[in-house]
Amino acid sequence: MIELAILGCLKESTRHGYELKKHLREILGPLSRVSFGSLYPALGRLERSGAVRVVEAGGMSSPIPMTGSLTGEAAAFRRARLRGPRGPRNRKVYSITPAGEERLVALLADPSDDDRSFSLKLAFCRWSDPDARVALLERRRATLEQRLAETRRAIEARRARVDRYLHSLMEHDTDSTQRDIAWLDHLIATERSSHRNTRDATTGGPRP
Amino acid sequence: MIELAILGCLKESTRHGYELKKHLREILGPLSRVSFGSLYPALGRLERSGAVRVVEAGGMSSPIPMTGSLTGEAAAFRRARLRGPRGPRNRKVYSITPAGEERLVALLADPSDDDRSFSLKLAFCRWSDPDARVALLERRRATLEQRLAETRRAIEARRARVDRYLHSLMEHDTDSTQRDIAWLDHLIATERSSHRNTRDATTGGPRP
DNA sequence: GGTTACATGTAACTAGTTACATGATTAG
DNA sequence: CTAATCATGTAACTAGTTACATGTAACC
Repeated sequence: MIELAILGCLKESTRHGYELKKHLREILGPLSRVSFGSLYPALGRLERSGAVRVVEAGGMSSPIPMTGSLTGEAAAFRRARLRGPRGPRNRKVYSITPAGEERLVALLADPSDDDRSFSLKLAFCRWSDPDARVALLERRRATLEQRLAETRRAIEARRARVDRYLHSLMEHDTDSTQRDIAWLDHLIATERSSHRNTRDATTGGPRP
Repeated sequence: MIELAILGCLKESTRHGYELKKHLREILGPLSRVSFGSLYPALGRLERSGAVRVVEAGGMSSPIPMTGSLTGEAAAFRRARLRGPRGPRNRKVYSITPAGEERLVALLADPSDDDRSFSLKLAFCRWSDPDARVALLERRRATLEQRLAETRRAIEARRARVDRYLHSLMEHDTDSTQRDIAWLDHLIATERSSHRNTRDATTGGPRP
């Protein structure tokens, strides 16, 4: 899932690792929590698989191939402007590749649907098409509906020896899940109404 | 965290591995999801560390040391009664030990507080004392309050380029977290009012 | 000139998962 | 007799984490 976060973030703009972590934390708040120990290896993997590439590295390589027309001084000035107020120390700036964009769309479409992956997918789902978005929301809805049924079954199964805390937990979980579903329904309706072309082929939703 | 689930479950009654998994699924519903691949190794670890012990094993060892007075036939009959309608094939029935009960209380008291651990702890918190329960709830409350602040900060930080989906996700997260906090407040109040002896030494809660 | 923040990376560990291997017992 | 369920266990893999190691640049 960290690869989804990285690719979704690089799709907006080129960034280096450290910056990526800061930005992810800033935009995703508590639903990200990326550590360097997983970030850098992930960037390495993505680079080796061709999903991202380094466009600027620590003080040496040039982002755009130099045509040889710049003197040493001009090059230094240009580098100084490019790198902003802080300058590149030994950092590697990454950019997403076309292969990476494909991978991003594939990750957004994959059916795994725990709380964390769903949140991440929703956070970056603007990079996939409306149909894929509706599919994502519907899939999540189905997962929650199943969860709801299971929790209710668990509540029913033990009417007798009701533990105070466990019971309250499950009732609260039921409420939360119902609210989540209502929220998803709203998102789905909004999504559907904002693209009146592709009919609801996936699920055959409610007819008005 | 699987050890907490196992110990909490064995505290109620002796059980064998397979039964443990079924029971956990039944009572915890979607908030458990224990697989055999983690259950059996965990039972092994707990046994080696003396937190649980085998009280009855597959067809051979006797739960209570035989005094030698039983004939082969009588022993078989007794075994048949002990094992109920299905009989022990090659199964190992586990029981929690005093050391295991201490470990259970320690696990309930440990400060890690992600969604999953909190749910599990609440599910089994009846095995610890009222003070520990209030401490658990207060700790969770603090975690959620922090999450709330962080999410709000993230929403504020990006007023400008608001992504539809990410924004909705965060607003919904804010609502959910607020409701979770209100629920915790209710639990805390109930817990406090049900034991009027030990005053709120931990946090110095609101004075009436 | 020392502290803080920037920047990248590796190693060991954590807490699980799925898939595999094995076999007993029971219901139809 | 054969399929389903009960029952235990291992091996390989997953997706991260924390702690360590290293070094640069900015700030005061």
